[in-house]
Amino acid sequence: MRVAHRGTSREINRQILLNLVRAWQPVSRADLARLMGTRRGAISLIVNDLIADGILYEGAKGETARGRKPKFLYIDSRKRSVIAVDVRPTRTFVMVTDLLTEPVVGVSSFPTQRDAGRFLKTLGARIRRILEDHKDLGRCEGIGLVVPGMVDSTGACISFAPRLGWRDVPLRDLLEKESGLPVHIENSGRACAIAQVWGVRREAGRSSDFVFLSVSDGLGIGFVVNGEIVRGRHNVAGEFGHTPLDINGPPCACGANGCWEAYVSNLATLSRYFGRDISPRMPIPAEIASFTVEDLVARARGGDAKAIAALQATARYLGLGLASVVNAADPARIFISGEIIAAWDLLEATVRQALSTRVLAPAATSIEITAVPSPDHPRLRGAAALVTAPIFAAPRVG
Amino acid sequence: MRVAHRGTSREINRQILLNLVRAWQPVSRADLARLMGTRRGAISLIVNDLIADGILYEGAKGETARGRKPKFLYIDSRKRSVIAVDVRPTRTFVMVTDLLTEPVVGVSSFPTQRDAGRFLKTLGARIRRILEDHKDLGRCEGIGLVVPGMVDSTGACISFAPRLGWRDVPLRDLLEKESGLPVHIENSGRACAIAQVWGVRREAGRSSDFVFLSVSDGLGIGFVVNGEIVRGRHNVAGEFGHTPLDINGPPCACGANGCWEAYVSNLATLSRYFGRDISPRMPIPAEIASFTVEDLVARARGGDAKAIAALQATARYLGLGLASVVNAADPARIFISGEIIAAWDLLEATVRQALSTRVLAPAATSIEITAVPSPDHPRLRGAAALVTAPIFAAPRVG
DNA sequence: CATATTTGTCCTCTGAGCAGACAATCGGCA
DNA sequence: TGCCGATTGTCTGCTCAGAGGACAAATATG
Repeated sequence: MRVAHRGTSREINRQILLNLVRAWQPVSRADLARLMGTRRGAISLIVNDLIADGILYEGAKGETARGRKPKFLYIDSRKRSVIAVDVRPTRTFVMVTDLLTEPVVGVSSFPTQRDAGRFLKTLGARIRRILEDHKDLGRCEGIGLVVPGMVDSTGACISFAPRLGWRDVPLRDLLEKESGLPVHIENSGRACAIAQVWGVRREAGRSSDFVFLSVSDGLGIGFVVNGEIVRGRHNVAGEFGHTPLDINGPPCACGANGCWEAYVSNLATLSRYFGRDISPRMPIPAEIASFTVEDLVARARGGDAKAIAALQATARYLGLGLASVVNAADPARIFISGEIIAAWDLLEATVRQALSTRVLAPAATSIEITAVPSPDHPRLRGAAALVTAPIFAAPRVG
Repeated sequence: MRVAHRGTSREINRQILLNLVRAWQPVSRADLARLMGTRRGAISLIVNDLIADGILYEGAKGETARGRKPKFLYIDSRKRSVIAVDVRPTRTFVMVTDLLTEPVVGVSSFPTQRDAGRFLKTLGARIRRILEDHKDLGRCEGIGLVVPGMVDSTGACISFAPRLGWRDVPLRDLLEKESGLPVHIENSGRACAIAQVWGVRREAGRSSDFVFLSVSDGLGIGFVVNGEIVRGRHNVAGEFGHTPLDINGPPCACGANGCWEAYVSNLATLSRYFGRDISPRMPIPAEIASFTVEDLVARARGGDAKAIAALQATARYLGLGLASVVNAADPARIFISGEIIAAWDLLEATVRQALSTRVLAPAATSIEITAVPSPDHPRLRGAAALVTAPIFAAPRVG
């Protein structure tokens, strides 16, 4: 319950305007007035405020068929950058983006240390070096960091990341002290979904109900309803990965049996290829540890029948599990990413076939599934969005 | 995207105020000013508007320790009623409530006809008779009707209700023509959740993330995130009932195998008691059709070991399936209703035990589970809420 | 009866959208 | 080159609604 006060209308319109500029830039005041169905005068007041705050800037004049030329407006992403960090079980990736989560310094990486203290030192040093090497990037607005695990409601603490072996690590405050920058931490799947909420180009089309599925060492899922990310009471909503396909099925890293994740994780796919039954609770055999899903996809494309069969089996389970997601959330769209999605052209038919066997509403079987290729770095863009989203979502104070 | 105009603040505050009156009545203008953190003057303007519109009325003076006595405000539910209809596979129930979904004319029922046309005639006649017999109820605001099945996005058409055998029945327009009243149709589980969102009691309210589970012939589930009911793209969200416990499990009415519903529906529980494997896709044997879950609960309370075992087995599966709901949605609370919930005291420990084996976040294992007893008529109150909720519903804010 | 306290109303001020006027540009055309 | 129409951005009143505060009414207490 938020009571409207005198400035509420302005806050609402300011935020709408900001998002319109992001979606439509370059755009003029008159364009915004038409888009918002309000007067140019009102728009000008808000725009000039935002320019004074350094959030928008006036660029070059635009072109029109007739009449005075408009002054185009842009999000002022000059001299403002964001550091995105993607912590994976084996390696940690770092990228720098602008306020629109567009990369400005490419991806670098280093091995993820299991010891959180040492990891922190390494990451801090890495970030400092990037900031020193690229003084031209301007002010860094903060660090967005995503992990494959659960983050507490305050965003301060990684409560449990099984594949990293971290439990109750207060990473936010530690990293803020180490780097001197504001830090935002989030589950990786959810961050990907946040990036989609805030990253919509106008052609992507305003989908306010969707699911982002990241298939990797585990399943990361972000889940958006009515344009808002679903967090739940304890900030752990979206763990569809531990919905069972068979409660008596193979063991899962989470401790239960037969979770969807246990059927479709990279480890499950690889162990299927090697014909071995590998529990995620045991150490991984060397022959598998040195072999990746990328390698598997390459072999499948090379005609390796066993590789194709392993991928197809995973595809079927992907579809069967997705059916639960579709039945439960009825999203307008599913985004799917992960190493295995490099072979999406080989997988889609099987996924859809399996999906259709368990989806209730006939209309939902034709759901739009968008494969997000790994070179787009969805997790890193999600990490960056953690920093940029609050800038667009909340009015700046002072 | 809804741009704020001049009257937006007033709209927002009007809706907030209305809901506060409903939750806290009797309540004075000064109370409302304190609750909303705004001035009494602003409150008075809105309140006097609402009184002029006949939505609120001033009742008797209240009591205070010192000072001038306040004039208490109430929702004006005098002379305004709502007809609630609950369509079940075997019988249809009808009740009349006031604007607060409090019953004013008790429940009556008639056998549900499979033929939608004949059903409509019977229901129409029944409603007309109630309105004639109770002219003192005042103006009827509309009819709320709930069905065990899927309703299309417009709310006009029952797209599929397997247990009724209805497909694409445009019931809303037909019933509006038959009765001359506005009609709102919704899935029964979702309607129960809507009734909880708009639930009158202030102590029950304020939970904005919860799940309502109705265990009966099938599983009806309503699913609320950020205080809003989840509808999904095709208005079929919330079908957790068809999340599998085992994709190779027993057949379900939906066509798939091993759905949660196939383990915990009334039919599943009864067939467990009778030691027979009954497919929901086949006709039900007479010995089971004439025996109800209420009877089973009675026998369990009488010490029938087989009855107890059947209930416990269902309880275990209830918990295992609930784990998927908790993992996916991380609700603050679960409401659970249905015939079997009459034995909740016998079931709860088993449900929680099973739940804890599959729930990821330790904090979520202690989730609040509230059993809603059948005499509260949750589905009928849900049906009534379909009519009353739009009157109180707040506009979405930015 | 005087006082303190609480309620509800009224008046003024301010923020913000609404309406329309108007200067500043610009292309097109004679 | 100069006029005309079109479009953009700004400016000046107007109205709506919350903010702040004064004030009368109402009531318990002493």
